[in-house]
Amino acid sequence: MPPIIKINDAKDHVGQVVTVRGWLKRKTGKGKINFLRVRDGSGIFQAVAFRPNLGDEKFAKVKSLTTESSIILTGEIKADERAPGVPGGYEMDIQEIEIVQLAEPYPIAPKEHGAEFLLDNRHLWLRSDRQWAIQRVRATVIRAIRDWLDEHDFLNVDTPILTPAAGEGTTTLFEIDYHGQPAYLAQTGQLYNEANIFAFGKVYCFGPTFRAEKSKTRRHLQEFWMVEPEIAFCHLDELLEIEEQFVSYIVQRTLAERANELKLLGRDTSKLENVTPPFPRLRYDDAVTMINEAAAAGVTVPPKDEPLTPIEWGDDFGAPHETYIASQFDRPVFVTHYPTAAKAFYMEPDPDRPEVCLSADLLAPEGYGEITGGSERMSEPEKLLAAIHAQGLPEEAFDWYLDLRKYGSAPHSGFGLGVERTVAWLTGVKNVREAIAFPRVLGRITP
RNA sequence: UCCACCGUAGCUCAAUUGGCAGAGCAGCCGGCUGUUAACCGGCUGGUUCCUGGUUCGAGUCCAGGCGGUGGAGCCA
Repeated sequence: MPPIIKINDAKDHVGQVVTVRGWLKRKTGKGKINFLRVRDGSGIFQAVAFRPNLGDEKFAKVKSLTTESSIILTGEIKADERAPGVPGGYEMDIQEIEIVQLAEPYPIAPKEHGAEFLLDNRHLWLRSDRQWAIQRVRATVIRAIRDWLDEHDFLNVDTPILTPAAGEGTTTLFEIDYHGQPAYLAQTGQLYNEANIFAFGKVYCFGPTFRAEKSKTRRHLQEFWMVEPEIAFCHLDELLEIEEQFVSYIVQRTLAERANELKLLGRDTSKLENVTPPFPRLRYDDAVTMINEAAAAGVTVPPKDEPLTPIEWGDDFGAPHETYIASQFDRPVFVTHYPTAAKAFYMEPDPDRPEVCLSADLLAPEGYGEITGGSERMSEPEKLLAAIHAQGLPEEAFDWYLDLRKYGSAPHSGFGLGVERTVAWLTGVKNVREAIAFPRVLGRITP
C-alpha cells in the first residue's frame, strides 16, 4: 500500500506513488484530461487524470465527480511549475481513485457572494481558500501569544466567564440566569487578573469575552477572544516595552510560519516586516493637535475618503481619527495619557496631571484600529474607592477588588489584545468576522 | 438607539417612461490532451421579501412591516 501523505508534504515525495485523502475543490479539463484541485486541510494541490493512462472506467469516475466530493487518490507526485495550489508546484498523476461520497450540488461557487449568504453558509465557507488561510494564521497568532508569554514568565491563570458584576459598566453585558440569580458573561478578566498577580507576579488570561454592544461595524463582534497580561510592580513605560516586544513577536512569527497563507491572501507583507520595536509613542494631547491640524487642512481618510472632523480635548477618538493617526506611522503607534474622564475607573491618574491617566492604546496601521488597550491600575485604596463612587458603581460589588489594595498593594499594569482584530490586521481582511470560525455578530447566532 | 443604502433564479446581477421576467455563474447532457474563476453547443431553473393601495396593466409608483449591509456612539 502506498503511504498516505499530506498535500503540504508533497514536495518530499516527488517520484513516489502515494495516497492523498481529501475533497475536490474544483474540476476543469478537456476530453481526455481532467485537472482536479484537491484540498486535504494541510494544503491544496492539483491532481491530473489522463484518460490514456487511467483507462476509460476510472476516467469516467473522475468525470462524474462533483465539487466537494470526498475522495481518496493514489498516484505519482511530480514537480511541475504549472501546478497551482498551496504551496503549489507539485501535482499528482492519478493512478487510482476512490469516491468516498459524491457530494450534492455545492452552494458556494468560485465567484463573488454576498455577506449574508456567506455567513449563512459559514460552515461551508470555511472550506474556501481565503477562510482556510485566515484560520491557519489565527492558530499561529494564538500559539505565538502563548509561547511569548510562557517564555517570559507569565503564568496562565484563566478567569471566570460567569461573573456576578460588571467589569467596566453594566450596559454592554449579556445577562444570564445563574440558578435564579442574575449573572453576566465576562467582558474582561482584568479584575481577576489583578487578584492573580498578587499570588503569581505576572499572569495572563486568555479566552472569549462577551459584549452586548449594539455595534454593527467591521471591527466588532459580540463574542471575541482576548489575551490579557497583567504585571505586578510595573509602571506604564515598562508596560509599553512589554507590549511592543509581544506584538512584534506575534507579527514576525506569523510572517515566518504562514508565508504561504499570507501570499494566498494577497497580503502585502512589506508593511508587516516593519513591525519591530520600538513603536512610536504619542501623547493624547499631541494626537488631538495632529487631528485638528489635519482636519483644518482638509485631509480625508479611507475607506470612504470622508473629511476628517476636528475634535475637542476630552473626546475619545472615532474610527476615522484612529485611522488618520495610525496612517502617519509605518508601524503600530501607542497613544498614551488619555483624559481620565474618558477611561475606565480603575486607571491610575498621572500624578503630575490628574486630568489624564496612565493609559495606552495601541493603534494598528492601515485602518485596523485599536488592537490593545492597557493602563497602569490604581493602587491606592482611597483613590480607587473614590473612583468607584464617582462612576456611580455599587461599592459592595467591588469589596474583594478593594481588598487587593489593602494587603500589599503595589503599582501594577496590564493590557488586553484582541485576537480577531490582530488576525484581521495580519491577514489584511476587512472585517473581523472573517477572523473567527463562527462569528457572533449583532443579529446572528447561526450557524 | 440613530443615519445611509439594499432586497428579482441556488449565487452575482440586469430589466428604458409603469407595458411579454433576462444574462453570467452553479447544476444536467454533449464536445475538446495542460486547465488556473477554462472554453464551445444545448437543457433545466422564478411566491420579483411580506401585506395593503394607485392603475387597463406594478419587479418598477405609494404606505406599513420584515430582513440584510455599511456607518455613528462604545470598544479589543
